[in-house]
Amino acid sequence: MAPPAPLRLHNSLTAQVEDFVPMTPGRVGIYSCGPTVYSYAHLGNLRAYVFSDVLRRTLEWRGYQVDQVVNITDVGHTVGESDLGEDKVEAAARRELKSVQELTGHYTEAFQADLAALRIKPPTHQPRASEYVPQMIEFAKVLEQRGVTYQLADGLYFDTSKDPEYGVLAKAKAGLLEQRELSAEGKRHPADFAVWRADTATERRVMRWDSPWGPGVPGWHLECSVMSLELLGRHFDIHTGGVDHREIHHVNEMAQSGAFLDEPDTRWVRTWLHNEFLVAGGRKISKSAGRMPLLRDIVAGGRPALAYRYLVLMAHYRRQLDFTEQNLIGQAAGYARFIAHWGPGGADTAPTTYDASVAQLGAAARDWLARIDAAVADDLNTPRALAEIRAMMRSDLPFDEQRRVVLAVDSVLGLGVGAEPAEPDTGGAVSSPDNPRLPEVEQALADRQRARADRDFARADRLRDRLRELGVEVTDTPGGPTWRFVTGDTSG
RNA sequence: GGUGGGAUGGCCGAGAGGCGAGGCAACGGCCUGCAAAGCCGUGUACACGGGUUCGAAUCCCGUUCCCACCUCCA
Repeated sequence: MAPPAPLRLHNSLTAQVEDFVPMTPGRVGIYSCGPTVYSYAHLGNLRAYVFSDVLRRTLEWRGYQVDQVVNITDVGHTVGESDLGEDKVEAAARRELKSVQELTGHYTEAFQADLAALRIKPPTHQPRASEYVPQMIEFAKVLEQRGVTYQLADGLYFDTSKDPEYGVLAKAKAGLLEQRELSAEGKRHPADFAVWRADTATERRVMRWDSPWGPGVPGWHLECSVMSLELLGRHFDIHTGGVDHREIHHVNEMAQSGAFLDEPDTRWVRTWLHNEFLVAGGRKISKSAGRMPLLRDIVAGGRPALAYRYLVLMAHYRRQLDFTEQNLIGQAAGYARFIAHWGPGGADTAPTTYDASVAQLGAAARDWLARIDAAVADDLNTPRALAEIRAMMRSDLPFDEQRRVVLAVDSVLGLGVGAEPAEPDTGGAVSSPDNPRLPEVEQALADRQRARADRDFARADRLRDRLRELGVEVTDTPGGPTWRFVTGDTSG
């Protein structure tokens, strides 16, 4: 039986699409940079996790056992430049008049709810940075022993000049790194970064830990190096994150972990994948610019959260994707039709690997499965996979065979084909059984049916108009009319 | 200023030398009392100017414009 297509992934380290070969046969370790939980994740943030989820599902589809870490950053992330500035979490807590724990707990739960609504599989590990501070301190001690750090009044710094390979990931030249701002007093090299940030005379944090370099907090880059070490081992297969992490955060992680491991001939992580940004009107989504659409906005607009997943999958992960109202409307319509086309049922029993799927399909269906799989295997080309599915839908493959193919492939895409909706379909536009107008609506519906039976269509249409004024949309089907409240104005 | 990535039909987006990806919208038809849904059909799009080639959206040269990163950021 033909195996799945070889998986090829674009490695930022080499800037090339490469065959993926795991370190240990049959197992894959992934570390995906997670959110700093000081506010809600916006749609741009969420794109990164849809992407890493598709990666993980693609690997599982190929029979790998996947260990995936998505960290929760609840400490150490500064507001301004990388070394100085207020802690993001603490600043937000003060603003919202909450304790740090309340704040991070709230946004962590909100994040996890977003993941669930998008059918993103729960990562196998979701470590909180604040729970790994002792290990981070031990890690920093090792760096100090290796002689790659130096201490300043406000903390311990990594000396980037000690790493001959510093910046390979960013393909950055020495001159480029020089241009970074010297933000902390006494830094030897502009690119040097904080491993430990100590409290100073003017700054004293709420969250603080004792350390050999004074009480304070770990540097932001440290957590990913340490938590991946703790949970995935000294080396792992794939590191993912948004493109914005490619030049600084990941470069620094790599420098730290490389120094810690002290294995000059072995790279810490061989494969680095970066997703491009979701943009709004051609510009990056960012809080400061006042463009921060949330998943809950989509749901409140009466669209399923998964319409967003579909929208994301309709573009390749390495391309900027334009998020506009018009785009959302279009993709949501496409998604709704797609899901409706296949109807409910079967999601729970569908095979979740390529091999298991092939085993239960006929020859023609296998060909389609292979074509769809080949698209995904080609650097996770989900838009092409979706196009292949559409091609299959126009083919003469019998519907139930098609359906089996789609149900299987949805193990990778995660669009919820044949599944019960995970969340209410609508926000404002929800039908409410206790609507005070219900008797009136039911009367009008009954009257309209009587008029239709009498072939008094003028009257029937007037009643349909009347129902629309009541916020009810009526649709006639072979099995009789159906109706639903369509406006948010259902309370009177 | 440095580095990287882009510009594809009304909108979103694959493709990367040779059969008009796909979705949404629009239009026509079938169906329907009428609608809706569904089904069938309809588009000669590749920023601009040169060049290479039998053949270019795809390769080369030049031009314009856009975005990201270089500062926290998915």
